[in-house]
Amino acid sequence: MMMVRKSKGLGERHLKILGFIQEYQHEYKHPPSIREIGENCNISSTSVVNYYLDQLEKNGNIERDRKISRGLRVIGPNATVDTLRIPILGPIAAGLPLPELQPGVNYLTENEANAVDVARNLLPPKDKGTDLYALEVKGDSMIDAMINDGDIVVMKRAAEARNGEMVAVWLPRNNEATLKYFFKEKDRYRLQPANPTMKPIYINKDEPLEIKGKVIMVIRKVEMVS
Amino acid sequence: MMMVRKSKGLGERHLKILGFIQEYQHEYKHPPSIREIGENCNISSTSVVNYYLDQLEKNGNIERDRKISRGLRVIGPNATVDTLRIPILGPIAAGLPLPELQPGVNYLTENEANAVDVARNLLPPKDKGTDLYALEVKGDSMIDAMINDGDIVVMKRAAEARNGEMVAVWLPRNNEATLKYFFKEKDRYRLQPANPTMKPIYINKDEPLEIKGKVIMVIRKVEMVS
DNA sequence: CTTGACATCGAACGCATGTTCAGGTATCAT
DNA sequence: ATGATACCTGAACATGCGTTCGATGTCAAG
Repeated sequence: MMMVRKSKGLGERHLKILGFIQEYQHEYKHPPSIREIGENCNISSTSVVNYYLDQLEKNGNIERDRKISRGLRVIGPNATVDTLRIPILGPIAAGLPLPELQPGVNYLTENEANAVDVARNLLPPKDKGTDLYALEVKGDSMIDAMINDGDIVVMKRAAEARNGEMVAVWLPRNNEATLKYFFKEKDRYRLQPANPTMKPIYINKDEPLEIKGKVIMVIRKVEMVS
Repeated sequence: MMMVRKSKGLGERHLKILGFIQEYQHEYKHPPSIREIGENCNISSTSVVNYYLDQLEKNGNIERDRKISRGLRVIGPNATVDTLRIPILGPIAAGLPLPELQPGVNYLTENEANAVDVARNLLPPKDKGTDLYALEVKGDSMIDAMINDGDIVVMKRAAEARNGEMVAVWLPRNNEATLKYFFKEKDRYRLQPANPTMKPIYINKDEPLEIKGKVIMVIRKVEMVS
């Protein structure tokens, strides 16, 4: 009996194979072999698997590296994407000192709890992915930067900044940490809140001002009641 | 001559191998074979590669599936992570109708420009990853939800919500879209802005109220001046 | 009924690839 | 000197795994 071809020219066997490849990749972190696909999709012959794999390739659902063991990958919503695991160094709050990236320390050799995985294509294209770290916002003190309690801010270590960049700074004058847009003016620095209704802070150039890093991303996980 | 062991018991050759595996995975989307590692790290014998791979495994830098071709993966900051490609359906602004996920439409068959890749471990653990879509915020109208112009909000399609969840709603009364925390009270709905200094909106239960989805994440890319 | 496209099977072929082993060469402490 | 340890070599071996091919079965069109 002929198989029924569903949407996009894919039959149920195509879909089963496609699904299995994804599951397998999820579980073993590497693609399955032709024989493994066959066993799990009730296909007794490797040539039949190859047959379907060819079709899936023509159809644009997978890519294959011929002659290479397990050289296949699915294309689409669940495709493998380069990610960066960025360590969460600690909390950021108005009164607390800012955690910093210590050179020479190997963050995250094992643990994945204190980190965020971010797709590389979400970062600025020219960014190399180095000197990145993240902070977890505690309290409402960053609310003028449109950043809430619990938000994760992704930072890039930097001691200087250009006009218009959002920076994390330590203000010895007030003894507090803050996130502001940075502008260098004639004889002073202007620290502008993200919220346009709020007024900037001015720091004279002879006053101390410690730039700890640039904010490159903010991630907010909104709770879902379960 | 003895190799110099650097930090964590890793010599330069270990690091070279580790780096090569990452690069290779980056480029070909599957792990390299032992022989490929050897060729690219100037190691003439497969047994030596195996020798180093064993050490890297003992050291916790990689994992191996013995007997399986290309069955190795690095553990650490650049490890492969499950991601979800979420389509960006369109803009969200006060005056515009809310874009919605149309059932049966295959989003993202090819393009990756109109999507965000999000690590699965950033989503709520119980979420299956279905019915997700994203909207790009236009304008300052969501500022009371602590959401800025240009932010990406990740949504889950839903027609109902539980108390305390942030929802995207269309308010026929005002003819506008908005993002608010949702609370059902005796005879009315309370739509609470995220910003605690702002007042809620009350909607009587007999008034129309269209819940389009729940907000599960907000992503803000902060511009970097280059 | 014949033909041909499609789906399937089983087996054989051969290169790709992980594994193992018997030995080498340094460097260093005893 | 003498091991001990770490590093390296080359080759052989066994099997994992993609590829290919002839044969069979099914169904729709001619």
